[in-house]
Parts: sequence; structure tokens; C-alpha cells
Amino acid sequence: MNERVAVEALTEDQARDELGRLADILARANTAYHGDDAPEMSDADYDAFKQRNAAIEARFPHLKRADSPSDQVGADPVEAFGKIRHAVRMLSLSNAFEAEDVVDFDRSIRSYLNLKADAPLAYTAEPKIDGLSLSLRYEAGRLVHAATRGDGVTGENVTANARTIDEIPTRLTDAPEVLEVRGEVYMSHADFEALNARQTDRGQKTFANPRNAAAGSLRQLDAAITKARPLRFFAYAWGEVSAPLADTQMQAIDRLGALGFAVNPLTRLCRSVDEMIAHYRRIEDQRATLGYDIDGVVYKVDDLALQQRLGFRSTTPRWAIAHKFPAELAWTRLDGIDIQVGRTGALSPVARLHPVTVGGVVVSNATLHNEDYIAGRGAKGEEIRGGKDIRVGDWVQVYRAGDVIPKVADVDLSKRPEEAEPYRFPDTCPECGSPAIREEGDAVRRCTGGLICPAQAVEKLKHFVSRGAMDIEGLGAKQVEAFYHDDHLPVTEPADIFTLRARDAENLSKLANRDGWGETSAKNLFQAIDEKRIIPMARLMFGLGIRHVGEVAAEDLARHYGGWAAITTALDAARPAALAHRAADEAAEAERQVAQDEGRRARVSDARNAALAEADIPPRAAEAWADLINADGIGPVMALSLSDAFANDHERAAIDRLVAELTEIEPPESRATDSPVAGKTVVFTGSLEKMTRAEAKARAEALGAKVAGSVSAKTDLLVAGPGAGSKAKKAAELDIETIDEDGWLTLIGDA
DNA sequence: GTGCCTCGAGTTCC
DNA sequence: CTCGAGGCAC
Repeated sequence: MNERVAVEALTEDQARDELGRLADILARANTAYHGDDAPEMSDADYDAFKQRNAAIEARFPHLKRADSPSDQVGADPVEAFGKIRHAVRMLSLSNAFEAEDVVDFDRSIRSYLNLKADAPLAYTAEPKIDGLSLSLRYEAGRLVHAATRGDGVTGENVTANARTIDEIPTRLTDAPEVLEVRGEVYMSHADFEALNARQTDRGQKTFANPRNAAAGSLRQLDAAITKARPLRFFAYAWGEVSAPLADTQMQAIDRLGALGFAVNPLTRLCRSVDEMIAHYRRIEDQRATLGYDIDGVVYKVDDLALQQRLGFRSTTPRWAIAHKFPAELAWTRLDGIDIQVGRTGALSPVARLHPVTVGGVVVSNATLHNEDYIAGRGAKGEEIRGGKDIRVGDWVQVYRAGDVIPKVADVDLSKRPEEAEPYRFPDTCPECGSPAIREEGDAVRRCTGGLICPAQAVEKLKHFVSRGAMDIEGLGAKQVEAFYHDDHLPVTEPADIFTLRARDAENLSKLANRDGWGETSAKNLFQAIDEKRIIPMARLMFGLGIRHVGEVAAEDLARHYGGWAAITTALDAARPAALAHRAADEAAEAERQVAQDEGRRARVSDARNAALAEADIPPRAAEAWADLINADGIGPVMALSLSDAFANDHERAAIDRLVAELTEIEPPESRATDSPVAGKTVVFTGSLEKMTRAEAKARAEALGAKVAGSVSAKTDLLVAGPGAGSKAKKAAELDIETIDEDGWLTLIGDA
């Protein structure tokens, strides 16, 4: 396989020959695999052949054979990379931009661990490589797969490509039975420039920066191309390990080095924040001469036992932080301001810039957030950019926040054209002309058109098919938008997606005969849609795109109600209470206004209570409402938003039409953790000696328990340390099980 | 009522 | 990735 010609360099004749050969090889491999017990080809080779076949077909679509292996079951040229679920999640890091943030980081760690300010606590400091992270899984010392970070939970299988990287060993000696090594794939400056020169010679497109070159090279369908690209790898972390690597981060890195991985030579042990900052400055000084891109310095708590105690927040470890270098800045001219309309109707201004290079990328658009951001003055009169507003024609300073999102940092007033006028933010929707209203206290202005507004309707549909929601293969944002405007097969609401197949069957002009479509792709689309007729309840809930209900809230709701019928019934029952609470909020707001005008103190809660009393809410409604807003993670704002969506005739009818198309709405998996405290409500009281309060809470929650602050009838377990007072007494009165700290540690198996 | 922390919704470029 | 805002603990 190694002496194969890169797909990019194949002639048409060669490609035709090779497609024939690959069809043959893969067909035989399939027979061998399904017929015998002993497949003649390794999975890795099989994948590599299949990927190469797909890559050649992608370059010469007209050469695709009728018996193409891409069309066989389980093969999909678009999804050439399989998915791999990480055994241990790949998280991102929280960021520090100032030395002060690093001081805060150290302080919060000490507070979490209950360490005094002068107690010894060491950190490692290492350059943060600007590449892409990769997880390498070794079993019995052999590389079994390599996966990109993806969304942190599931990544793409790039094993065949990773194997071609010299600095990634395919075999390890003296390694734990299972070892996941994590690190960064990158390209050096010299190799990047040589690659771009070669690309230019061949008349192919060049890369904007080494990171893009590395990412592009790793994601090649054809591993032969990856092999020809000089990628490198630094190891700096690990995922699942069957035996501990070491006791400290520093030792673990040394161990990875001993196993044959490249580890960064600038990794240092620091014993204070001052030493960390000093090392940061040293690395910053060397930045230009390192020969590869870095974008900051990463600090990690050195002691691995402490790392374990610190654990994780939702998406980041508590024990590490990235100290970023200041972002690169560039000046350019603001050519115009456009308004985009999102799925909630939010009008978002976008700056159209005279293209300028910032941090190795040409930027021509930048976010302007909202009306106040352009005006340079917030709702409460506070200054933004020193109070300077932004006008079309201005010279503006641009940077990429987090090295990604372009933003406008400053305006050069001395270069402002005389005729430049303050930007007038539209008060009607540019897409549908409906009034655009800014609610009191809100930063955003929203189109009031609802689904009448084509922009909102399309964005809502895009959200419906997005990754966290229906996630229909072959039906992305682009296709949905096309179908929305389609004359023969229009899709204007979610239910329409599920009637596509039936409508296409009745149409004279078939989808399969259109440009860009064929028998196979139409068949695949309909099949992918049908697969989603069985959908987890939380995905459906999220997909509806109800304001304030995101992925997490949807999951919370599904858990709380346990089924689709239960939630619709509850929302219908709670409707009178929802209306009464909205009226009460309005009464309270009115009172606040009146009181302000009259210069007296507002009696907000009195006004609210009076309104509620007057509303005379039926008990069943009050109960359903209370149950809803007391659900975990759900408050009055989300509850009202949900109630509105389900009570609105049009919206409800659309939801019901959608549900009628579905086969099954799967109830959420009950969180059946094996821990004895899963699902229990636990209260900690008294002083804890082996852990801090924050730690105990985080640990209990990780095991599926709920931690409350006070003892009530809902409490299942009280953990009482020395000095426990009223809470222990109350628990005794309520006959609630009470144990001490050691008892708790034994119970959860941490003793 | 105040101050975290987490979540939602917005955005760019390849 | 960041900002604003909702939820919740103090």
C-alpha cells in the first residue's frame, strides 16, 4: 500500500483501473469476512482500502462503478470516518488571560482542597501547542485506534492516518494493558512552508496556517496523502489506563517519554504562581523561535491524587487552566453592517470587513453582538470601548476571541470619515418586515414575526435537524434550506420531513432524477429519515427549539416526566397557572413603574400576590405548575416559555402533526448507576475532615445523588461530621438515616 | 437580594 | 468561544 500513488496525482486511466481492483479486493474481503471465521484482511487494511476507494470516487465521480463498494451495506463515502466513543471524555480547558486569572485559579484550587495560602502545591507548566488533539488507544502495547476530539464524547476514527505519523508509535513495550495517550498533532513552520511551496508548484490550494494544514492532512480520506504530509505529535495527557502511570503529572509525562512518545521539552515544575508566570514569560520570549505554533501555556496540578480529588466541572477539569497569549490585533475598514435573524428571532449585527489577516487567517466578517455593542454604551449607560460607537466606514481593530471568533476591539476616531453617521439599528425585521422589539432589560432585539418570518422558520428547521436533535444523516442545514424553498417537495415544518418519501412517491418529478441527487442518495435520505421515527424524548424536546429549552433542560424535562404523554398532560393542566403567573409578573412590573414615578418604595411582592389571589388558580393547575418549576434545572422563565409553545394553537398543531409521524418517543434511560446513593438526596452537615464541602458535593453528584443544603422530608441521607447541630436533630425527628464521614466514604466505596 | 455557575444562543472560518 | 441570562445556593 505504501508505494501507491496519492489520489491527488492519479490520472483518469489509473483511477479507473484502481477502482476496478478495489471493488474486487473489497468484494473478496467481504465474502471472506462473512463466510469464514478467519477474515483474510485486517480491519485497518479493510478501512484503508475502503477510504481510498471513496477518495478516488470523490475525485472522479463519473468513474464510480455500478458495483461500487461505497454503496455496500455499512459503507458511506460521506461518513468515511467511523465514530469512536472515547472511554474517558476529552475535555477542553478553561482560559486565563491575565496573571490575575492565574492567581484566582490557584486560590480556588486551594479553597476547594482546603489548603492554606502558603501550603506547598506544585503545578506543571508547558506550552499549549496549536494543533489538533488526538487520542491514541493501545491495548496490549498495540495501537488499536486513534480518534479526534470531536465533541469530547465521540470523535472520528482516523486510525489509518495516525499510523502514518512517525512520532506515533504503533507498538509499545512495558505499557499498561490498556493505555490511551492523548496529545496534539501539529506541523512545524518549516514543514508547513515546504508543503505550501509544493502545493503551489502542483497548482493546488495552499493552507492558511500550520493548524489548518495539520487538520486537513489528518482528515484525508486517503492515508497515502497523510503519509506524505510531515505531521508531528506531542503527548501530554492520557485517558483510560488499566494501571496508574505515575503519582505526579511530571512523572507521567516522563513515563510517556520513556514509552517512546515525543513530550514537550519546555515542560517545567513550578512551586508557586510566581514561578508559573515566570515560565509563561520565558515561553512567550521563545515563541518565535520554537519552530511550531503555540497559543499559550497550560498549568496542571502536579499531584495526580489531588487532580482526582479536584475532578471536573461540566466541560473542564478543575485542576488545569490554559494561560493564553494576548490575541493578535489588526486594523481594517468596516465596509458595512448586516443583520442576521436567528431561530428565536434575535437580530444579530455582523460586521462586513475589508478582508484582513488576523492570526494567520483572513477575516472578512466579525460579530457585533447587539445594538448596545455598536452604540458603545450599554443599557445602564456603562461604556463599551471607552464609549466609542461603531460606524460604517470606520477603521476598526479586529482580533479573534479565543483565537476563533472575530470581534471588533476598538475604533480609530481620527480616521472616521466626516460623512459617517451613527448606525441606526433596525426596528423592523429585515427578513419579514415585522416589528422588532427589545424587551425591557434584554440586550437583544427580536423579530416578532414568529413562524411567519421565513428566516425564523428556516433557522428553526435547521435546529430541528441539527446534531443534538434529530441528527438526520444527509439532511443538514443546506438541504433543509433548499427544501424550504422547494416547489415540489416543500418542507416548512418538522412534520414535512417525515412525509417526504410519501410525497415524492406521488410526485411526477422524482427527487432521484434531480441534479445532485440519484437513486441511491434519495433512497439513503428516506431511510435516514425513517430511522429517526424512533427518537429519544429529550432529542425531540430539544429539537422543537422552544426558547430557553436547550439540550440539558430537555434532558431534565424528559427525566422529570418520564414520557411524552406525561409532559403534554402536565403542560395542559398547568396552563391556567402559567397565565396567572404571567399576569402577576406584569402586575409586579407595573407596580414597580408606578412606584418609581411616584417616588415611593415599590411593593412588588404585594402586587404579585394580589394578582395571583385574584386569578383564582384551579388547584390542579397550581399543582402541575409547582411540579414543573420545582423540577431540577427548570424555573419560571422556562416553564412559561414551554407553556406558551404548547398552548399556542399553531405551534401545538405543528407539534402534534410531527408526533403523529413518529413511531416511538423513547423515554429517558433511568440513571441506573450502580452506586447506592444514585437518585438519593443527601445533606452534609458538621465539619468534614477528609474532604471539603465542595468536594463532597461534587463527588456525590458524580455518583448520581442530589445534594441539598437543608434537611427536609425529601432528604434520604444525612452525613454528619463533628459539630453537627440542628440539622442532625431535625433528621432524627424525621427519622432520616444519618451516618458519619467514614460511613459515607465506605458507602460510596472511597474508603 | 446577591453572587456564583451552568446553560442557551449567538457567531467565524476551514 | 463568548456573552447574557436563568437557576439556585447563600
